[in-house]
Amino acid sequence: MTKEISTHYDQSKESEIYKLWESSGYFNPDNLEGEPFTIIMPPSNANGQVHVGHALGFTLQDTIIRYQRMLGKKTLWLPGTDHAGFETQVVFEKKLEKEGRSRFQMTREEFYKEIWDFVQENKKQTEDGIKRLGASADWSRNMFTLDPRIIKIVYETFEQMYNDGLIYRDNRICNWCPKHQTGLSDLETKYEERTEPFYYFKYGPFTIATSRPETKFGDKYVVMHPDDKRYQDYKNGQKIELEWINGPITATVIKDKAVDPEFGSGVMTITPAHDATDFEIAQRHKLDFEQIIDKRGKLLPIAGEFVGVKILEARPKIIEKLKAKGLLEKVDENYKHNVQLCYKCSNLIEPQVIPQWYVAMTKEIKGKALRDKIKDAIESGEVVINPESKANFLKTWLNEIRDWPISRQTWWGIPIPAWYKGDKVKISEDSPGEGWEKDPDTFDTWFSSGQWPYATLMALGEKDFETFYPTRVLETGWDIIFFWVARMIMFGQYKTGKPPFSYVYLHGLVRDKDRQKMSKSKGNVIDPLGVIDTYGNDALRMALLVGNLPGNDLPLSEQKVKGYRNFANKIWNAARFVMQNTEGYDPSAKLHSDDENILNDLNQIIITATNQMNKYALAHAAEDLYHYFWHTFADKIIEESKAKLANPETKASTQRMLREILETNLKLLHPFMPFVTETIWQMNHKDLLMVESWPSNK
RNA sequence: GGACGGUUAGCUCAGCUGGUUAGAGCGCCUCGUUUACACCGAGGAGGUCGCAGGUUCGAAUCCUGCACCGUCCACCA
Repeated sequence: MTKEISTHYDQSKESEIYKLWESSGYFNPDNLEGEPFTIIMPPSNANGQVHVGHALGFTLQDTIIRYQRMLGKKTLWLPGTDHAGFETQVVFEKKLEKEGRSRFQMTREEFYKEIWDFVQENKKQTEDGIKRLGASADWSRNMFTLDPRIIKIVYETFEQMYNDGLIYRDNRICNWCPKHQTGLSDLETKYEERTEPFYYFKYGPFTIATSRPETKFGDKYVVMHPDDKRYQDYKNGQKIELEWINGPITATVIKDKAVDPEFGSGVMTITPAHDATDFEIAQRHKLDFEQIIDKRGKLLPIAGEFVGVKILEARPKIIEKLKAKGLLEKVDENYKHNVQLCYKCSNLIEPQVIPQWYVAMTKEIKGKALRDKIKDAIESGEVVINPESKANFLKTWLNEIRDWPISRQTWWGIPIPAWYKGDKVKISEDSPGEGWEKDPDTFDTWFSSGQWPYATLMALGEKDFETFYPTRVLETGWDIIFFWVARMIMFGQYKTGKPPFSYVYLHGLVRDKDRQKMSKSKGNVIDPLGVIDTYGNDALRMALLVGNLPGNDLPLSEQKVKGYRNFANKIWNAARFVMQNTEGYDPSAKLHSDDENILNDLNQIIITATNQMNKYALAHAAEDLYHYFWHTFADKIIEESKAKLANPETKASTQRMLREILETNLKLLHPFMPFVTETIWQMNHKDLLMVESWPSNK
C-alpha cells in the first residue's frame, strides 16, 4: 500500500486529522487518567478574526498540553472567549461610525442587543479559527465571560471584597476620554511628547504659567512651595484681590510642596476638577472646586462668554482676551511636554471628577494588602515567571501601584450590581426596593477576566474546581502582565487562598521579517489561516516555536515558514522510505551492535528533549529534534541503512532499528508538529499518536 | 526623571553555574539529474563575541565604566 504514497506531504488533509482527534474524546480530561494538568486558555476577545499573535499563544499552549498528555496526565486545556468590554465597544462603535450611526442616538437596550449579536457572530468565527490552528482544547468546557454562571461568581467576589473594605466607591479625579465617554485606568492611557505654547500670565502680584489656559476660569487658589524665599512674604491662606479673565476675583495663597520652585515661575494656580496633581493639592488643603469642562470637552457656564465652546477652539480666544486685558506676559513657543491620551483613540484625556468604584491595592486587611499578596506569590516562588526579568518588572510596577478603578461608563459589559438611595449603597443584582437607583456603569473587562481561572472552573462545578484548580501553566503575552497576570494572582489569592497557577510563560510580540510591528495600516499583517493553507499548520507552528524565547519578540517571515514546510515534507519522505523498506519487519529481530549504538544515541535525544520540555524550553527542544531528525536520522542513519538493507545479514536488524527510530521520533515531534506526525502514524496504527506515551530512555 | 533588557557570522538568534579549534537556522559560494525527499544531497566561505579597563592559570561567559539600540513606568502646572 505504501508504494503509492505521494512524494509530498499534503497538508490539505489537516482538518480531517483535527476531526479525528476531536471525535476521539481525548481533548476532554474526563476520558484521560492521571494527575491533572491544566492550562486555562487566555480568553480571546470575541470581536474579530484570529491573528498571528493568537497562533503563537495557542501553539505554545498546545505544545505544552500535548506533551503533558503524552506523559499520561489528565490534561485540561480550557478554551474561552471574552466579551472584552471597552475593546469590543470601541470596535463596534467604529463599525457604527462607518454606517453613519452612533451609540448616543440609540437606547442602551438597542445598542446592547446589536453588539451582542455582533459578538456572537465573531465569537463563532474566533472559535473556528482556534480550531483551525489545531488547538487540542476541551470544547465541551468552552466558556464565555458573559456566561450567567461566570457573572454570578464575579458578583460574589465584588460583594465579598466590598464587605471586606477592599472595594469602595469614591468621587475623585479619574482619566476621562471625551470621545468614548468613559473613565479609564492608568494602564489604558498613553503619553506622547508634544510641543505646545506655554503661556505666562499676570495673576495679581504673581506670574503663573500654563499650557492649558482654558482650564483657568475657576482658578482661585494660587500655590507655591513653602520654602520658596521669593514668596516668603505671602502666607498660607492669605487672600488677594486680583483681576482675572472674567473680572475681579479673590484668590487664596496655598503653600504646598508639590510645587517645583524651579519650574515656570514657581507659582501655579490649580484646577482640581481637571488635573490630578491639582486635585491632590485641593484634597490636602480641603479646598473647594468647580467643574469647568463638561464630559464632552465643552466649557461650562463658569467660562462666561465661552460657555459651550470646545476647549481647543476656546483656547486662542481666551488668549486674545487675556492679552487685551494686559494679563499675558509672554509665550514660550517651544515648550515640550507629555500629554496623556486614550490608548484606543489617541484623543486627549480630560480628567474629570466622577464617582467610580475602586479596588484598594495597598490597603492592609488582616495584615496584607492585595498588592502584597501578588508580591508574596512571586517572591516565595509559588508563582514562577519565565522570563525572570518580567517578574522584576511586575514587582517594580507593584511598588508604585495606585488603586484600580473598575467601573466604566461603557454599555457593553457586566453591569455593576450596586444600587443607591441617597447616601445609602446596596450591593445586589436586583433592585432592593422602591426608590433605589441602579448604578449605570459596567465593570472593567479585567475585573471579570482577572477571575477567569477560578471562575471558569467553579462555573463548571465543584468537581472540576477541586480537580483542576489551581491550574499549572499560564501562557500569555507579556504585554498584559499588569492588566491580567497580576490581577489573576491577586484575585486567586484573595478568593481561593492560592495563586491560580504556578508557572507563567510569557511570549513576546510577533513582528514581520523586518522587525516591524504588524498593523493593518502598514499592510504587513500575516494571516495565520492563510499561512496554514499555503504551508500547513505544522510549518507555522515550528516557525513560531523555534528561536522564540520567552519574553522576546519574534520576527516571522514567509521564508522561515517555508523552511519548516520543507521539514514537514522531510519527515514525510523519511517515513515513506522507512515504511517502504520495512514492510513485514520483525520487531523482535536481534539487533546488530551498530544498530544498538544508534538506538543508544537516540536515548540521549530523548533525555535532552524531556529535560528541555520539563523546563518549558520549547524552542530548544524543537530545534534539537529538528536537527536530529534531519541531519542525523535522515542524512546519516537512513543513508547508511541503504547498504545494510541490501545485505541479508544486516537487513532484519536495520529494519527494526529504522522503525524504532521513526516511531520514537514521531512521538517526540508530535507536540510540535501534530498533524504530519499523526498522519504518518495513522498509516500503521489504529490508535492515536496524540495519546501515545512520550518516549522514555531505556 | 526612574528602572529594566539587549549589543555573538550578511539576517534571526543559541551559548547552563568561566575551561579544549565559539554553534544553529536562513542566506551566500562550489559540486551533484544516486530509485525517500530538488520542499534534496555533499562540501565550503564567513565572527579580534559593542568599546575600554579589571579579576583569573584561563572570559563571549564574572566586576567596573562608557557608547549605541530597545522596552516599561512616572510625569511638571
